[in-house]
Amino acid sequence: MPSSVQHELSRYPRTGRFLMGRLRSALTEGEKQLVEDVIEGEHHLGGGELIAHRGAECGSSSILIDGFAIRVIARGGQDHIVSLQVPGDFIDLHGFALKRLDHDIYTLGPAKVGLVSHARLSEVIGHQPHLARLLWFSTLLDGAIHREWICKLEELSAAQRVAHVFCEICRRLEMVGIEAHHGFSLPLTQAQLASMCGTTAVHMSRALRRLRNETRASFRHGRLDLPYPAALAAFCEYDASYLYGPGELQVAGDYDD
Amino acid sequence: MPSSVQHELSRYPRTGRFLMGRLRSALTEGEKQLVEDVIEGEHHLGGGELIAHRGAECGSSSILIDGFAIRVIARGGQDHIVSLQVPGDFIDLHGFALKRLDHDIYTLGPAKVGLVSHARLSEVIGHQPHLARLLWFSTLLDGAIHREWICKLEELSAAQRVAHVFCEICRRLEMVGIEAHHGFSLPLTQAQLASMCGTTAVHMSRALRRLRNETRASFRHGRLDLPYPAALAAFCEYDASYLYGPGELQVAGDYDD
DNA sequence: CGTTCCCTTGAGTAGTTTCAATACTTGTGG
DNA sequence: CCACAAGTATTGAAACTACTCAAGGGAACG
Repeated sequence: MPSSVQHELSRYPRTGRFLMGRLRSALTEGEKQLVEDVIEGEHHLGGGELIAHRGAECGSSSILIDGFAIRVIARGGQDHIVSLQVPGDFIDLHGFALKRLDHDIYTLGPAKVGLVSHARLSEVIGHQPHLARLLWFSTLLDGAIHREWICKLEELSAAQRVAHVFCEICRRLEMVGIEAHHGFSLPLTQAQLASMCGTTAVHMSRALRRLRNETRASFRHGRLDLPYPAALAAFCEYDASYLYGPGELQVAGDYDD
Repeated sequence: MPSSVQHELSRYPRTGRFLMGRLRSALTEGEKQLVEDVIEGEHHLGGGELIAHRGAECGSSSILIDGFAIRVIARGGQDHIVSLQVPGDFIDLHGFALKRLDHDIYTLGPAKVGLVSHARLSEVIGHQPHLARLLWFSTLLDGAIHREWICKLEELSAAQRVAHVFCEICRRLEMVGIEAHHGFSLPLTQAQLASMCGTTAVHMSRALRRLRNETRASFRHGRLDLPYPAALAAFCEYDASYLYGPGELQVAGDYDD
């Protein structure tokens, strides 16, 4: 882990990864401290536990400190995974403006989350328009990722879709300072991967075999091995610009006021 | 058109439909006036004109006053439609927090848009936390719609997907006070519908035929006729709660402070 | 050591794509 | 007002991708 990441995490153990690799640099130390202090409690959760429930009125939001989470929409008896969150993500900040969520959120494997009450958040934001705008920004990131998923579902084959999922998670982990370039642990079943890719578990098994043969990427027992990340990216024509990382689409300058 | 809608539009000709059917009731008359006044100019556009361009630094956003718009992501030579906007939508308010867009936005048929500079918006929002939160809310609505589209692409057949698109547009039009219950004009080609549904133009033609046979919904020459809206909704098991209209998920009370 | 969940494989079927040919619509200019 | 061109929609047939059902193998947990 780079020392700059280590430094950030030791100073802000709960929120050090928030917006890391995105616009964290636009936050002042004071603002970072405010975000850190707004977290009221820390929860250690097991795998498959419910973090937020569709329809329930939510008075607080959670930030994912460690582990993964998924958003799930139940439709016609079946559960559909519509997105995945990585550490540093403010999982259900939506709830702050939406009041009720249109989906459920579950942990994926053991996870640590921090809690923020909306009352407290409201208070802080009222005096901090710059911070408010960055929180807003962070919720729009999810929208950008959703759009890419729509695109992916509209265009790619099943094998390319999983490849895309793997590329995205890899990139997002690296953005928040987690080494993932040549593989990482990902506590998902093939059935869940299938759900994310709009296909069946049986077909997912075949898609993964194809991926192993053609790109050497192998997903086994909740772990992805990625000896040739570039091959995987080429396989699904992955372009990460929608993640608003450093480069093309990001305009940090405008937030530095 | 109900007289309440007429009244709102005569008072706020450019922004009268903003959040209508959603949380417009949570806006005070003063806030509505602020929103109306923040619009600096009005543009009349033809069909297929570019409203906002991917990657360009945007200093202003647009609200759709009349007509339709689509969000398009170019990927691998092909254009993919990832969402559709109806009157009253603040089309690219995203740009305010994101600074650059990850997609292009085009008009669909003739449209009227209002322009807001970000500098002006920033100024107003700084003093209006309640209004800021409702603007934030309006951008999260797009996210909720994106999630439903992901779900739709993951689960439904081609015919059900178009049905879903039709149901959604119908519902959204009615929410903002446009009569659409038994049909409406929708200047789309079958190829564009196919792009929204992740299928081909040829297959879309067959899907539409099936829809005509099974639900009496007929889409011809840019117009949808809907003698039995309930049949269409049943066909794709449509549940509009993700639109955060009055009911289940909406909590207006919390914004009435 | 066995139950359970997860993954893999095969064979048949359904849904979707592709290619190619034909018609319908709309707009333009003669 | 008609002819023409361009774009749009429909149809058929063959190929392909993905789904379903069903059975067997493997890993993990008690």
